[in-house]
Amino acid sequence: MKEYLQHISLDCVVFGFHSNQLKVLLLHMKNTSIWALPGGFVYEDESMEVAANRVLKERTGLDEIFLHQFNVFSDPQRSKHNPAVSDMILSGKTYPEESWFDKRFISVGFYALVEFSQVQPQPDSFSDICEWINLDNIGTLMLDHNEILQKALQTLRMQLTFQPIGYNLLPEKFTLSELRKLYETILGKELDRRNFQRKILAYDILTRLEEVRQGVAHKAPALYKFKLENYKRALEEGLQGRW
Amino acid sequence: MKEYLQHISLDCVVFGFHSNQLKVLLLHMKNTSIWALPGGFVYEDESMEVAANRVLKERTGLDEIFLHQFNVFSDPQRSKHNPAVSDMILSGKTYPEESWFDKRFISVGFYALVEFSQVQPQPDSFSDICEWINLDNIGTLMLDHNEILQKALQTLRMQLTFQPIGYNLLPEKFTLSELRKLYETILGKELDRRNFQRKILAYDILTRLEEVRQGVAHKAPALYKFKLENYKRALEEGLQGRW
DNA sequence: ACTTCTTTGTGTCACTACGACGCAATGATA
DNA sequence: TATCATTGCGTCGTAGTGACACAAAGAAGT
Repeated sequence: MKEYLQHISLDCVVFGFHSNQLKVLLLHMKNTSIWALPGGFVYEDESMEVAANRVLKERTGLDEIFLHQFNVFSDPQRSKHNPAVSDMILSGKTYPEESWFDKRFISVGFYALVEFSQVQPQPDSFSDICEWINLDNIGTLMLDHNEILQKALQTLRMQLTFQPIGYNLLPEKFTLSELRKLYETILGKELDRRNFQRKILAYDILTRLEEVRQGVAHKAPALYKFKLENYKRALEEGLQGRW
Repeated sequence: MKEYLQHISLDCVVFGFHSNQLKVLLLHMKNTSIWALPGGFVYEDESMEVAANRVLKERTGLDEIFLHQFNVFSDPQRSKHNPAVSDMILSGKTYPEESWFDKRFISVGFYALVEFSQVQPQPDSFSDICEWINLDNIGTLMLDHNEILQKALQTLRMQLTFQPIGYNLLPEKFTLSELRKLYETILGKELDRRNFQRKILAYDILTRLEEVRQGVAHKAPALYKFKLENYKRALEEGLQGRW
């Protein structure tokens, strides 16, 4: 049996976008009223990235997810009295050492951007529900998971200022309004519709399609998709050079 | 005796600036020709940040250093055949478990910005030399330390595009040319002297002093120091808002 | 003492980017 | 057929930027 590395865990903040709202994938822990971020442990032959991908595949069904580590959470007190640990012990699973879960955990935080409709949420062995929760509807989470979530959001906002976003969060075809709503949701403020269009189009990362969105109220908006080549180049180079 | 957490280490990329050159603090490992980044391990009651501060205090004599974690290095193969491990065993130190060093290490990378002249380099128990090495004069380092260094530099450059820099790298009083040279060195390209002055002064993070730098060739340049209040505000807010 | 020459300090100019806003065209809804 | 929210394409003034000019300072050279 493969063994986990002691002391080390990872937590994932999985962002999705639906109905013009930013959502995060959360787990409801068994026999509690507590919600938590999806997370897991690292096998002895895995890198953190591989472990995070494995965990996310288990929780979402998706592979090859946009995934970045953003911070290490290592407060010595952060994993004391861990409800997940109690639940895990209650669940009867056995582990290499009895005292395995008593140990302190240092957790690497990852954030992921996924296409909402592609995800099939799956709870893990400690949880009975896995589902999307609106960002503005999230209460107190397990352990320091609120702090982890805040830091992930802060990182996402910072990324937004010098890299494009949307390819991993929107369906293949989308309108400029949908893309703008995504930006507005992440930044938490409104953007001028006309200036946004001018600016985003100037980056030359979008292709305007012949089609328009059908079945919506009022004027049918044009559909766009990302110019993947330019999008990836912008990801690498950054959307600006400040000096 | 306090025990270290297994599997976990940290490595520090300590940047200094002197003679218009960016330098990194390196250790020369005993009985080898290998150079390495200063690093260390984490006590059971320490956070990563506290441990990194402790290590840097040991290596530089400095406390309260500008210090940020920037990445976790967790390739399963990264710590195999670790020269530092061999040296540590050779040094005769005893540890809780004999096999402690055979284990795999996941290392958290920190980068630090320090004032060159304040540092008193001190080797650790695995090394016989601790000294500043010019950034463009660094050969092959131990393990994946070249990769860690590159990532630190990349992070530093990115930080430069949306936060001020220099307070931790320059002496209290400095000229605009010295500050500009720092920027040029980090970015690896030349900046227009006049545009740089206009731009950096516009941020209102500098105070021009009455004094001028004495004993230099040609016209004596004015000395500046940072407006710490505004500097710190700029650090928090960022020098820009892109959307 | 005078000239030379490098560096500093300040300014100009054209171009671009950006925020704020106007307005006609579109197309579903009333 | 009229209404009206939304889209798509503009304008205008301001601020920021890159490229460059030029005089003042002051040490070095003659």
